[in-house]
Amino acid sequence: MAETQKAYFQVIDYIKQLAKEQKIVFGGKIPSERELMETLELSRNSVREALRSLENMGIIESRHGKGNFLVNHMGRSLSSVFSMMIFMKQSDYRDLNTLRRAMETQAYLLAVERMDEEKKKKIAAIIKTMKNGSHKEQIQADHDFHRAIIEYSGNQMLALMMDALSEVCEDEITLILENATTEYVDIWLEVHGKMYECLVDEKPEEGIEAVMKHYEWIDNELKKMENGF
Amino acid sequence: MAETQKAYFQVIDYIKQLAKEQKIVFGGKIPSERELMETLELSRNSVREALRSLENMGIIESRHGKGNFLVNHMGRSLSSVFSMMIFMKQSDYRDLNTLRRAMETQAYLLAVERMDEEKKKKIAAIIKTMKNGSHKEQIQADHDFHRAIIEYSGNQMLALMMDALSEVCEDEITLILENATTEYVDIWLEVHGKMYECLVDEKPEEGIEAVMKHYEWIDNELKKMENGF
DNA sequence: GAGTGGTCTAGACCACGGC
DNA sequence: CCGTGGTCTAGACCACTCC
Repeated sequence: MAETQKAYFQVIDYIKQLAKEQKIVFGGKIPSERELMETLELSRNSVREALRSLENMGIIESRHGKGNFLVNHMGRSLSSVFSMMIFMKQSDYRDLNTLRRAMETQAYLLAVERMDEEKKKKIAAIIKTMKNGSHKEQIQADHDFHRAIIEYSGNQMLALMMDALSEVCEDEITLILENATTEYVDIWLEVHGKMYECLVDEKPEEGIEAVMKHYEWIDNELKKMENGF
Repeated sequence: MAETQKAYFQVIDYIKQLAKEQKIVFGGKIPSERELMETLELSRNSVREALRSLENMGIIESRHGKGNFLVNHMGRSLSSVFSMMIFMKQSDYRDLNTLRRAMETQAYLLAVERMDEEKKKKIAAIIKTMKNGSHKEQIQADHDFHRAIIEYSGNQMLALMMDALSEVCEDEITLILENATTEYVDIWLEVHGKMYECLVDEKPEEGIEAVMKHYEWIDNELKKMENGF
């Protein structure tokens, strides 16, 4: 009794094994369903159920007519959990925003530690666009700015999480930015300017304050939207 | 062309619909595979692939001989992503610990805001056990203490994330605590004491410092372990 | 046209849980 | 014993991709 593992775990373990032993690299093709069926002595049914699981975990990707490929899309699988939670009314966008604040605060601290001249230049360019660009360019710059901080944190898991969270609330954020009045655009520019300054001057404490302010602003906007804007 | 959705999305949408309309509640049974097969005019194959996906997302649970049930196990699906990332060497326990620090810092801030007498009493009891209990009880108290903070944050998504992260690194943490020398136990007690005090006195800034110290300690221990303890 | 994923047919047997 | 999930058989056809 006890561990009567479901058959498809064999497939999952087999693929994980191949991946671990580097017999397949990311982007590489895994054996076809018919092959796996013979190799592992399973029906095509069971093989496909296993592949569906792996696809869901973001380990493989099925491409019609081509095959199944080893990929690294675990972020997508995180997004689907978050959007499902919102769908199931277990959480809302403000909860999600709180998580984003937590992530970005941490990322910011790490990014400050890892700053160098090249990174500073890149961020400076983004801030410039944010100040002088068209409204559309500003929104893009906002996205790039936050993405840069996450990237410079050097923590892949944090980046994965943040991307997943951002993906889920992307539409909400865009909506907020598109409808921001000029008064708020000024606040927004100021906050990002501050975040930038403290990043290059390596003054994390003050920078964190700006990050907090940034997310409080979003939180207020979300609150307004909840109340039927 | 374009959106030739895979057949099993019909099943997923159907179940999501039933859940949204509250025709099935959490813990309730969804139609059997044979029923779904007829209702949606699909083969049992496709139905099962869909159910496998839903199971992976933590939406349903299959119970042999009983049926498929609507559940809320999305945290598990998060855990599997994190452990998969570690398996695939995309991240390590220290990255994960950084995420935990980010989560707990945020949770701590929220918990301070939402403190009340009853909660204070509960935490006081945990701290007492931590100080006077056996080593095993202390480890349990540590777990309870952090869980309480997360719970009192009032953010379900944050709790879900934290639980998932903790599940993945539970063994590592337990190992660290079990092997802590008395010298370190003192530091550990002091940090938790400080976190507790600042929680009841509603002094978040100082409390956060203690949280940081707490995670830096874990980080150091993890570093030691990496270097082949 | 060959190979591959996506889906279906029309059954079947086993293992498990509840009555 | 019946209903249910877990698995299998031994095929089949379609749609897609690549050559």
